[in-house]
Amino acid sequence: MALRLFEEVYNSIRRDMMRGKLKPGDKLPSERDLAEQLGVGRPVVREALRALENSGVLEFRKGASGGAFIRRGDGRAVSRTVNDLVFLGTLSLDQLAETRSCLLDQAVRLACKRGTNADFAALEANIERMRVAIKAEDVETSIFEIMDFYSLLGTAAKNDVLTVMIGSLSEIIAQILLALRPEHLTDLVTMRLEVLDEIKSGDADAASAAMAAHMEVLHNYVVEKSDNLHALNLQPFDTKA
Amino acid sequence: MALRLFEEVYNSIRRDMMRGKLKPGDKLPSERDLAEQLGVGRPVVREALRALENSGVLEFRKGASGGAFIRRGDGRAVSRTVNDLVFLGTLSLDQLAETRSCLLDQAVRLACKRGTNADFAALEANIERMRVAIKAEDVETSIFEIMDFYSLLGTAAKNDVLTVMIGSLSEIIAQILLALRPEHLTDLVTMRLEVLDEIKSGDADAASAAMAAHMEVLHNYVVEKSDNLHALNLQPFDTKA
DNA sequence: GGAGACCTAATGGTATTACCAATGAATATT
DNA sequence: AATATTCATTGGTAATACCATTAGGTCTCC
Repeated sequence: MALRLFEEVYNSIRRDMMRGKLKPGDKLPSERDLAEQLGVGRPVVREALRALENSGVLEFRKGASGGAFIRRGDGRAVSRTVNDLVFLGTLSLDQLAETRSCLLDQAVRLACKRGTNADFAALEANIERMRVAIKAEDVETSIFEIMDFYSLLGTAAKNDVLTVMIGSLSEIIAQILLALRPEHLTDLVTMRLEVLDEIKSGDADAASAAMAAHMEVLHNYVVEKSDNLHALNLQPFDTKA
Repeated sequence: MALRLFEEVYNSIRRDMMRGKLKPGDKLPSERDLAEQLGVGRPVVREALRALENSGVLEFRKGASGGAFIRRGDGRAVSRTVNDLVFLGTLSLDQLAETRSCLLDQAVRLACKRGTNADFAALEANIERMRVAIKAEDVETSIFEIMDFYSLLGTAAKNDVLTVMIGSLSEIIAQILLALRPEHLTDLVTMRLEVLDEIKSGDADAASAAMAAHMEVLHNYVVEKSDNLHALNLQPFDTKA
């Protein structure tokens, strides 16, 4: 199995990254220089860089002293991939819901143990913003805040891996909600306040139970409404910062 | 924020996928046709297709009646991304270990509930292959079988999302083990047999406890040995089938 | 002397063109 | 009818040119 040229370039850069030769913030040589150094054409280099950008490890800036820079990376590439797997029918929504519940359960439990007052305040502020947005019938903002809650929960749990995973699974829920444009989201506010209260009190089991109840309501709604997944007016989410 | 041309193409194809217009097995028009239809140059189309391939949703075949085909996709793109995030220093190994333990705990519990005799037999056969490989001091095969165990566990748990997530986190452990070339892996056999026994007996709590013990030993070993992550002789894993 | 406008060179973004390599199918040959 | 051959189509790679954007130096004018 002969690798294509651009894959060699791709692997080469990736190897340097894994060895620590390339760190976040570093700048790669220009496409022209790279092409010359490696003895390949510029299109090959571009395809390799494109693949790396798609993985979220590269960022491009135009103009003089622009170029390709190594990023720290975030969970978006993971989200996008999981998203595709769902819409290609490889992963099912209820399995996703089940896994998401499991991760959120863990997040809630860890938040009980590790959450600081600042974390709790952030969660509370988020719920308040959500309440306002829902009342104003601003669906976009509502859903954004709904999803942000999970990130903040991950932050309170002091585990970024957990946060990324939860985010990648929640993104699909968000997209579906965005397409469904649901109207009666006010229940969420009370349910989440309840979860937060239990977390604050430090009772992991109670918080877990509250979260589970929350998840069941939400997932029932989403899963029920989306047998017709492909019929929804879905948009690929942008890759903007 | 003006999107680059290739991003438009990328989003367009992705949107068709999400709407169900493009399903696994479908073939895209040739690069030349696409370029003409969309009124862009062929390099632009190629960069878009490359990004899609990198995400694991496209597959290319050369020659007459070749072209770009929609794939079902699998967890490898997720694994690769998580891998990058770890080596870029965005995600830490112990947080990864913690999350992995959580997911495996859930897998074990679900396997107790849903696992069939066939699943158990497959797990048992896997452990046996692992035992043989370890005895033969075949590190590559040993580690492959060690990782395959997690996949089989996911299968027994009847949750593909869980399987993908576990796989993406385990891949890093596998790479590190591969670089460390550990010698005394025989403990794994007994620990895993114990886990399997508990699963078979259907005692979720006992199985969970056994798995937790297993994880602690393994993660202690891995985390301890890899402060010097970048010093290890790591290789990017191939994208081969 | 300082602050502004301006020019310049370097970079990624895009298009065009050309050719190669692989592949499958139609065609010719036996 | 089976086999070898040719050929058209496709992705893979290269080379080249030009555009748009941008940082940084330079020059001008105050």
